[in-house]
Amino acid sequence: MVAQRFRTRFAPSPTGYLHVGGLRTALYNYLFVKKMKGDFVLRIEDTDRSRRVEGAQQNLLKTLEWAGIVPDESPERGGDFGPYIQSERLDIYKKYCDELLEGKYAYYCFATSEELEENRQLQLKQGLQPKYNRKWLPEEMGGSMPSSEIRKKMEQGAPYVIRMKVPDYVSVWFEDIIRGPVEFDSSTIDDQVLMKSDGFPTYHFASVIDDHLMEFTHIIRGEEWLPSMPKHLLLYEFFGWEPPRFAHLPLLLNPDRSKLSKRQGDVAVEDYIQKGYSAEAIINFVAMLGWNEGEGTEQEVYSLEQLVERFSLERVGKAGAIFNVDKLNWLEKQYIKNRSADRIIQAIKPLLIGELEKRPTEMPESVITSDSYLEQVIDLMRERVGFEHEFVTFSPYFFFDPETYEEEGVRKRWTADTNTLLREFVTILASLEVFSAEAIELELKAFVAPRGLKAAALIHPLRILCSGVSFGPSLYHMLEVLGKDAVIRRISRGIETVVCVA
RNA sequence: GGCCCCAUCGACUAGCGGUUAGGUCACCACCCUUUCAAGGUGGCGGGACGGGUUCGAAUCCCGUUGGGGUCACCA
Repeated sequence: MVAQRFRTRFAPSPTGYLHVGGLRTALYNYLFVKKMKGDFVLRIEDTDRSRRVEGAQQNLLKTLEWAGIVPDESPERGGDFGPYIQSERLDIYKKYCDELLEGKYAYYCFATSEELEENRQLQLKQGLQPKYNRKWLPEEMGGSMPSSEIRKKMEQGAPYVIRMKVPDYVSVWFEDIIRGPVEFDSSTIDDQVLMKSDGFPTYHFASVIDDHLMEFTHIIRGEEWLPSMPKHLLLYEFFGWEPPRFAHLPLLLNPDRSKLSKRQGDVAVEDYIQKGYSAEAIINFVAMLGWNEGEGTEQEVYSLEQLVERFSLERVGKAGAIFNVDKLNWLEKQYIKNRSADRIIQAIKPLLIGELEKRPTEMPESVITSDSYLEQVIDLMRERVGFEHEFVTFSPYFFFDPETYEEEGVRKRWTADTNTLLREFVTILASLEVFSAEAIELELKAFVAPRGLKAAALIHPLRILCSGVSFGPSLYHMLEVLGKDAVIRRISRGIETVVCVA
């Protein structure tokens, strides 16, 4: 037997943003199939015309690719199994639907939605399970509707849907890769609509047809699809097709353990991108929600490549996982810590330039936008920021003179002598030929010692005057990076502004 | 409610019959330290419950409870 080529798909409907749960589903599909050197396919499920959102498809693809999950076949890339948009495959569904009709596995149903609703209410009132009452099941299929009646409706051009006829009292069984054997009884299954009255297929029908025709070997999808498995399996049986293997992923949960949804925080990948999370961190994080390497491995940080190498469906857990932002934040920091300065510079320079356009600075722009200056800032701030954009926003004093001084810091660090001391010390700084961290530290200590003061007496005020705030990187290094001119300017100006209140 | 899935620290999880139940995040303390981080050390904290099976169960089986999903001409 020839080894078959593994193929998986991610099949979202273009109704807007990419859900983080969707991203994880896509990722697992991708990891699984890439490890097996197979094909990852993007298919668009746009069989609900009313929910279609303009631009959603492009957005989905863009976000997926941002995350590094690049499909081998997709609507824009094409492939041997196209079209990859369901609305362009209507004739295919029609053909297979006719086949089902022919084989008496499906039937026309002329019930109106009002009728169905009425029926549903009635069943509910009687304490029964709401289920289609099979009013339109033809006589020759074991129902009560005479074919003459059906023909009449047809001739009138009445709108109809096509339903599958679920056989009574059969048990449907399959082996889920993640969950093991799962069994259903057909009596609990409704006669699912296959073709809607607008001529479009339902998800259930279209996905089975496409999954077969596109030759997917593994269907990896969210657990919310588990209850519709019997319908799908029955369809494979009707057609005489061998079903692919299935893996139903545990759900991503809100903090209250309900299915992850809007209203309880951000669910769109785009939201996280906008907040500044990197693709590496998001992918890493989402991969670990439900999967781990096991066998005593304690690794937490994985690259996409490593995930591809190590992933396996067998090690996906069964229980839902809460999307915990704390851990995501920690991961983001890990990535920032290890990211090359070059890459960070590339990312933040445009942000900085944008800031500079909004606000004038007394710093020499050519200096503060230079790679060498930014690299120094990155060196000092890398372990202090949570997002890349914070290299610009978290410590604006690298780019702008402070306009205000943190009140609490001043209150805490100023004494009656502070301004006098600073006035003296600034002249020393001004005389410095080499404005280096080492030199500054040396001078400061030499200045402070004979006066019986601690270095802190000057360190804190200097920081506040030069940065506006009481926290930040090593003072000496910060001053060196800011440069002699800026430091002297800031101190001199600060002394005028900050008056000791003690 | 019917059907289906699930169940180890607050969160993510390791464990696949014998472990002082391990790690990460968060939290707390201490150390380092000019501050803030980062880092280091330690701490807090867990197998829902009840029955079996077994010499021995977090681990296997059954039940209970709890949580979730799903019951559309939406996916």
